[in-house]
Amino acid sequence: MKRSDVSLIALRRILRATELYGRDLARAAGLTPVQIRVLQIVAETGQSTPKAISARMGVSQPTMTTLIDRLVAKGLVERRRSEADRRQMNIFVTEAGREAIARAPDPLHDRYVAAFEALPDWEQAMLVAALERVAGLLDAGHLDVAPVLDLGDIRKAPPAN
Amino acid sequence: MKRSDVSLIALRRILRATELYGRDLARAAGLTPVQIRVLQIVAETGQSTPKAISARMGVSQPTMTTLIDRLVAKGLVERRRSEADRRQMNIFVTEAGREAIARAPDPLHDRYVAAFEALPDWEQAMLVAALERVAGLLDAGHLDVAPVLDLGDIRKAPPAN
DNA sequence: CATAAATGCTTCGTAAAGCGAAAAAATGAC
DNA sequence: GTCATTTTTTCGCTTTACGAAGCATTTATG
Repeated sequence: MKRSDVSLIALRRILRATELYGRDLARAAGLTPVQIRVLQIVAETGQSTPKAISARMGVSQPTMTTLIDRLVAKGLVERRRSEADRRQMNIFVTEAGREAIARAPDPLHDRYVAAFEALPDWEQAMLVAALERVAGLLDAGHLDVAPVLDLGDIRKAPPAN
Repeated sequence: MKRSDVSLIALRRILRATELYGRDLARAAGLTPVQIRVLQIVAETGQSTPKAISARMGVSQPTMTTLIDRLVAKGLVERRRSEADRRQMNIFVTEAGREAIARAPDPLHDRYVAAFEALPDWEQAMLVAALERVAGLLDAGHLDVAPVLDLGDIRKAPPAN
């Protein structure tokens, strides 16, 4: 078997493990995986806009509206019209939202970090190098599909987010 | 920043790239990402059962029934009652199903494999070892996948930088 | 043999997630 | 002032997902 195939199988195991585990965790927290992700993205900077979040998650704006609707209904985020540009909505995490995030830890975080930090130093270094390499390979492939950040954009304006 | 955090960020880049790219590809092929996955699982061995597929995908049986319904409606798979145990349904890929798979390449496969195989030999070995290691860390809590780690290979890999 | 229990799948009802088309509201350019 | 653009929402639809209940079949138990 080719080594590229072996690496693909390992990659799929990673994808599968995170997906299944994420579903379990979300269920335990009373949220869906998607809701947790939206919440985390907003919480990173404390506020965001529907447009920015949808771009970040690779989802359409109408979809983001409904996702935010649900989080608002649960009292985890709130909408406030932007003062600067009144077309925009600013999304803020509420106190309840912060608590929800704290209760619903990152799907990857707990299990993985504990195991990772138990590894010997040289192995940690190897894993970091390898993961960044693979992420680079995959990101590069994705750029072909959506070459958003080309020179034109760089010339025009500093990237948001 | 801790190395576990750096590795988590890389992992998230990997997850994000595969998710976004998978959605694009599925759309281009006229199938949804989930439908492609079901089809691929069935095609691996040419046949399977709803129970087995649902277990493999981490999804309930009712969900699998509706997924198979859609694939049957599209003529990509067919149901046949098992002779050995008439409670079971066997799912077979049709010729049209095989063609659909051929037209809708694996979200990861094409670009990644090309990039991977262009890497020098030692780096391929390092990536395989690292990915299997990470997959092992993540699946550790999950029952089904055999966490067979070839420690020999890992120790042979040169420590990154 | 008979019947109770377990297994495998489907149906039903409900909810979440996703999209495109188009409406609404504000901005910016002319 | 008017028109094009941007940002978000509304509407209608499909897909994905689950639990509960139901049906047919097989296996276990008396």
